[in-house]
Amino acid sequence: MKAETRRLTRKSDHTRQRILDAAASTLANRGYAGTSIKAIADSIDMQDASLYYHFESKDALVLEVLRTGVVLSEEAVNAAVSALGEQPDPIDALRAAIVAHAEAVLGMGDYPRANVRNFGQLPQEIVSAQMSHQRRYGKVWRNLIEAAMASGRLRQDMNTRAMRMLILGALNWAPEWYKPRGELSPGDVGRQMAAMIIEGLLATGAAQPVRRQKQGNGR
Amino acid sequence: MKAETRRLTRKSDHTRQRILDAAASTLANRGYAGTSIKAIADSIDMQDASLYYHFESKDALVLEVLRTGVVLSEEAVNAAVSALGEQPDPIDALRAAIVAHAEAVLGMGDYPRANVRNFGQLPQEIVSAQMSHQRRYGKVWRNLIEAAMASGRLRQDMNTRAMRMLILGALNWAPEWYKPRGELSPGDVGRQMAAMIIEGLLATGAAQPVRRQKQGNGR
DNA sequence: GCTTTGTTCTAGCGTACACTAGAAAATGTT
DNA sequence: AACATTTTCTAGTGTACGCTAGAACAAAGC
Repeated sequence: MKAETRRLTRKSDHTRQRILDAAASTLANRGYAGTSIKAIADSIDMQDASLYYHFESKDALVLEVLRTGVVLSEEAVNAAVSALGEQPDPIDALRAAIVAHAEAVLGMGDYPRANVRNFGQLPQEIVSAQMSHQRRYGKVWRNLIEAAMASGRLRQDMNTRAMRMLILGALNWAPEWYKPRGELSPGDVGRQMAAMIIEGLLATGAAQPVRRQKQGNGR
Repeated sequence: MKAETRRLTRKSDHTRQRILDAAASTLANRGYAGTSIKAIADSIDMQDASLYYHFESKDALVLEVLRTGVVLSEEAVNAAVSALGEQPDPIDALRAAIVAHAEAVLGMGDYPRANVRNFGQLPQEIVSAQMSHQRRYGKVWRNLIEAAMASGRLRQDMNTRAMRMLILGALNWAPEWYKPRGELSPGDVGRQMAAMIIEGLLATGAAQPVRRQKQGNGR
C-alpha cells in the first residue's frame, strides 16, 4: 500500500517510531552524510529495503527527525515561559527560555541534538524544506530578547541579533562537551549558562550562587 | 615517487597547497562525510587520482586541514595575548583571546571553520589523531580562565569548565550566522561577544559602548 | 637527443550507497 | 479454512565512493 494512501493509523506506527528514533540517533552522532539507511535499519534489526515501506526516501525521514527536533525545543521553551504567568518579568522569561533550551538539547534525547549538530551541513533542499520551522523558533527568541531590550533591562549598546546568537551558540555547543554521567544535570547546565550569560563572568556583589537541583529523567 | 621519500621541497608544493585550500573549503561547507576526493579535485580542475600523488589518503588530507585550523587559531590567540605585554591584566587577556578566536574563526578562511564545523562528526580514528592539538589549544584557554579566576576578578560560583565552554560555544557557533558582507567585521563581532560574555547582557552603569573598527583583510 | 625525475592522466577494482521489484511471510477478517 | 491486507524479506539496479596500476606527459640535467 502506498504511504500516501495510508491515512488510518495502524500498528505499524510503532515501527515507524522506532525508525525515527534510530535515525535521530545516528543523525546526532554521525551527521547527515554519515547516516546511511542501512545503518539505521541494522540498529533496529531490519533490512534496509523494509524501511521504504514507512518512508519514501532518506530525505523524507531526515526531514521528519529535524522537524521533530525544532518542535520539541520550541514547545519546551514556550512551556517554560508560559509557566511564569501572564506578564512575566522579561529577564525571568529569558532565563527560563535559556534553561528550557539547554534541557531540550541536552536531556530530550537525540532529536534536538540531531538538529543542532547537523545545522550548516545539510544539502540545500533539506535546508529550505526545514527553513519555516527554524524561522518560527527563531522568532520565539527574537521576541523574548526584544521584549527584554525594550524594557530597558538589557544593555542598549549591543544589537539583539548578536545577543540571540551568543545565547543559542553557547547552548547549541553544549552537546559537544556535556557528559550525561557527570555531576551536572541538563537543568544545572542551563541555570549556570543563564547566570553567566545574563549577569556576565565578572565577579560582582550582586552575583548569587546557582542552586544545583536533582536531575529529571531525559525522554 | 613515494610521498615518504620526497623530502626536498619542489614546485609541487604549490599544488599541494591548492589541494589543501580546496579541501578546507569543502570540509567547512559540506562536512567530513560530504567531502569527496572527486569534489576536491574537480574544484581545482584536477583528476581525483592525481591527488594521491600529494596525499596518501583522504584521511591524511583531512587531518592536515584540521591540524592547520587549530594551529592558526592557537597562534592567533597566543599572539593577541602576548601583545599585551609581560603581566597583562587577566581580564584584558581573556578579552583579547576572545577577539582573536572570533577573528580566526570568522576571518581566517576555511581552515579554522573546517575545524569547528566538523567537530563531533569525525570518524573515531581522525578524532584521536587530532586529539593532541585540540588538547593543547584547550589548555591555552584553561590557563587564561584559571588565571582570571585566581585573580578573583571572575565570579567564583561557576566552574571554569562551564565558562570555557560558554565562551568557545558562542564563538564557534558564529560561523553559522555571520555574514562577511554585513556591517560587522570579524573583529567587531569578537569585541561585541567579549563585552557580552564578560560583562553580561544586563544594563548597568558600568557598561561602555563597543567601538566599531575598520575591517582588516581576512587570512 | 637522451635519460632521469617529477606530475598528471586514463582505466578500472571493490565496496557502499539510495532505492526498486516482486516474492514471501505475517496479520487480520469473515 | 479461505481470503485479503499489511509488513518484511531476498535480490538486484545504477551510481558514487576511496583508492590502485601503470601509461602518458612534462621538465631538467647531461
